[in-house]
Amino acid sequence: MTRFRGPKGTDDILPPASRVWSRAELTFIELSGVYGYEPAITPIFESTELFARGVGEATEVVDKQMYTFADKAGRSLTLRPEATASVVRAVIQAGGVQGVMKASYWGPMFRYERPQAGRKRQFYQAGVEYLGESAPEADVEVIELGYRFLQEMDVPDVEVALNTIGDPADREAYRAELTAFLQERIDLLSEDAKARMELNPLRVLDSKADVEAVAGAPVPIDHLGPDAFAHFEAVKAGLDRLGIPYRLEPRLVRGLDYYNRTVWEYIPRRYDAAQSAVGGGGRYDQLFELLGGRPTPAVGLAMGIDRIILAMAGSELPRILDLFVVAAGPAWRDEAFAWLSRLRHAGIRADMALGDRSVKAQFKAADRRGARAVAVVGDEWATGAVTVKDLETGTQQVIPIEEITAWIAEH
RNA sequence: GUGGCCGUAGCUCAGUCGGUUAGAGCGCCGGGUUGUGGUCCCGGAGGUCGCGGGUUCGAUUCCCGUCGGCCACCCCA
Repeated sequence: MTRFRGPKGTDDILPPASRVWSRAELTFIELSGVYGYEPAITPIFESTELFARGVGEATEVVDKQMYTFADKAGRSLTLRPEATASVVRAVIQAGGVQGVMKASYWGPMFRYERPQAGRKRQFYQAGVEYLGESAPEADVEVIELGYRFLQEMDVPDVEVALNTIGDPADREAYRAELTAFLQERIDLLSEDAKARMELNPLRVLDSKADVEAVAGAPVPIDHLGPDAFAHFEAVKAGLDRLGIPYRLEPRLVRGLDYYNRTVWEYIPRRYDAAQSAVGGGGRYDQLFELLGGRPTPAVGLAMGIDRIILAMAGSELPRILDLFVVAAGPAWRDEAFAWLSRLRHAGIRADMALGDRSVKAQFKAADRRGARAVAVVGDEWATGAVTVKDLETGTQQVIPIEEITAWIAEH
């Protein structure tokens, strides 16, 4: 009998480790709410064609990393590799954006890759999409939101790598120039890069195998039209005003085809792994039209939760229980359990060890379960009191039962 | 998808130049008399040595395959 294990490239997140994930989710929902975003909940699978068109046939993601399957009616469906195409599809389907829409999401994404730490076949992203707004302040706001999320998650030394890849018309002229440059040095290029030249020459720029060959290559930021140029200047000025540090990275191009103008990534300096980016985003003003909607400017970001948790400054797991109830002996168990129920009704996060266990064992359980305090139900119960102990300071006292809520608030 | 490293208790690992009862630390459970954790002391439970096949009198140890993890490339969050 072979035991079951989770599919390759998937992670199980169990208590108590899941506390960190809860924290990430709550933090993101809270923070994006502060910025005016509300959840958009879309299917976890979509028609394969949506991603092929939206994300781009020429991208690695679509080319070889999709979890594609046929349903019973023979439709080709794909587990979403990212969320933006879905959100945009859903908004178009609902009639398009009236004014602006600010949407957030959280959930699993799927990419068929060779797994590594921080690179799973099922991984989690949280993101926002600012739809219907072309002003550069939208880019600034979204960049700031991601940056603050990383700060609140205690990811140290985050650098924002920033670039602009211009508008489609800018890119067409630039692309010809880049291709000419690459043709001249074709002998120096890796096989990968040669293949890519045809499909998507921009991506040769950030190929690690070709850093020397492309050292003097022309770069998109030097080939901007006046509008894209002004937009990028405004984005930089806005980031400066908000005090968001960034580093210009002229070779940063992103792997999803829908981006234009501003693109960026968040890179924690102290987390040196190949999977270094913990989040990224960009503007995608053409995606609505590409998917059959009205022209709608938009900018968004996605944060890689798995990687953020790997990059977090190691910290102890938070204590999750306000109070742990201890029965001083078997005779007190019924009383203690009934009181536990009342505490929970009052909204106190409380628990106790069930079964017949020594006081010592119950205290140990309280500590292990992450309780901040213990209340002992015993002889003092007859006078309407319990003994409470703060497990972090070790101090202990006898208090009237009805003061328990106030006592917890103080500790 | 390419190349490489690895797979022994819940976790981190030691070990067996192929041989008879496979170890440590941490964790877990219990105890150190009367109602007290995180420190200390004592005791206990817990292992198909990832899985399958081959070589062999005999394999956890050698070989092959497979599954899984990790690293680099690639890709991206």
